[in-house]
Amino acid sequence: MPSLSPVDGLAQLSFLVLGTLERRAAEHDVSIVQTRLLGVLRDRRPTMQELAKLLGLDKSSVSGLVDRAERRGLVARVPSAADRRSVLVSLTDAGRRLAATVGAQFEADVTALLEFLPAADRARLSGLVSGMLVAHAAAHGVDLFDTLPPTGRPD
Amino acid sequence: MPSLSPVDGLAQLSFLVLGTLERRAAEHDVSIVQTRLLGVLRDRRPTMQELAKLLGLDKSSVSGLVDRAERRGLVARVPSAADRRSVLVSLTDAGRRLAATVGAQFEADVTALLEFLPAADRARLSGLVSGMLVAHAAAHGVDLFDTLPPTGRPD
DNA sequence: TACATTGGTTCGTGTCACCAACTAAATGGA
DNA sequence: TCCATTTAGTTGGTGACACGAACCAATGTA
Repeated sequence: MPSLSPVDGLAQLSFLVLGTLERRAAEHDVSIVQTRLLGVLRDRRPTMQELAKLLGLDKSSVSGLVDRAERRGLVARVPSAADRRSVLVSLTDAGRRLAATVGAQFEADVTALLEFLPAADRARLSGLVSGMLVAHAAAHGVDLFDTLPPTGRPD
Repeated sequence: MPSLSPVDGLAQLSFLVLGTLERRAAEHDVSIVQTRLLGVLRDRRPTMQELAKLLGLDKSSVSGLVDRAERRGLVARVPSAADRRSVLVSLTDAGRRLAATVGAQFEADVTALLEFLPAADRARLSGLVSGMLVAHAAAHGVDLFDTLPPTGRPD
C-alpha cells in the first residue's frame, strides 16, 4: 500500500484539482484564467488595476483578458464616476450565469474527490487545510477572504 | 476566526501550491510546463506519444514543448532502436541538474507551508491527502506512481 | 503489393504572459 | 495658476503554450 510524500501529495493534489477545474471550464469554452476572472468578479467590481493585483497579473495582461471576456459578452467595462481615467469591470448576466455553472460543476467534482474519504476524515482534512491556509495568509498579511478562487462563495 | 469551505480550501491550496512552483520555476527561466516535463523525465525515457499521455497533452503540443526544451539543452531526442518512426526523449545533464534544483526549492516551499501546522497535524494532513489520492487513482485505473509531479522522488 | 494505422512534425489560429511606449486624466507643488 | 509628475489604461511586439488538421515516414496487415 504505497503512500505519497507530503510534498508529492500536495503537488499531485494541486495538479488534480486545477486540472478538473480546467476541464470543466473547457467544456464551456473558457480557459482557467477566464474562469478565475469570472470568479473574482462574482462579488466585486474592481478597476483594472485592482483586478491585476487580485489576479497577480500585469495590467497589460488584464487588458487583454478583459478584452477577450468582453468580446464574449461575459464582462463589461463601466466608466468610473470617481476617476475618469479608470474603468470598472463587472460581470454581465451571461458572465454570472457561466460563473455559477462552472463553479457548481467544479464544486461537485471536488466534493466527489473528497468522498474518497470517510466523512469524519473529510471534515478533518478540510479543517487542516483551512487552518494551514489561514495561518499562511496571516503570516503574509494577505486578506484571504478577498481573493477567493473561482468557486467563490454563495452570494 | 473565519474558515474556508472544503471546496474553497482545496481550490485555494491548489492555486497556492502551483503558484509557488511556477514562481520557483520562473527564477530559472522555465515555465511550469517545462518543469513538469523535466520532472516526468527524471525517471523515464518515454516516446513522444507516451509523453503526451503522461502530460495529458496533444502530441503536437509535446512536439513544441520538447523543441523548446531541446533548444535550451535540457532534453535530447534519441532515435528509437526498436521503431524507426519513434523518438525517445531523455534529460540531458543540464536538464537533470535543473530538475533537481527546482525540485529541491519547491520541496522547501511546500515544507515551509506545511510548517504552519503543528507536526502531528502535518502528518495527519499528509496521510489524508495521500489516502484520498490513492483511492482516487485506483478508482480511475491510473498508475499514480507513474505520473508524479515535478518534484519526483529521489532516484 | 496495396491499404490502413501509428509516430512525429509542421502550420495556422487563439490564449495568455510580459515589457516598453504611449495617451489622458489627476495631482502636487512652486 | 501652471507645469512636472504620477497614475490608469491601452497598444504593440515577442514568446510560450495549446489545439486541430494536414502531412510524411515507417509499420502492420490483408
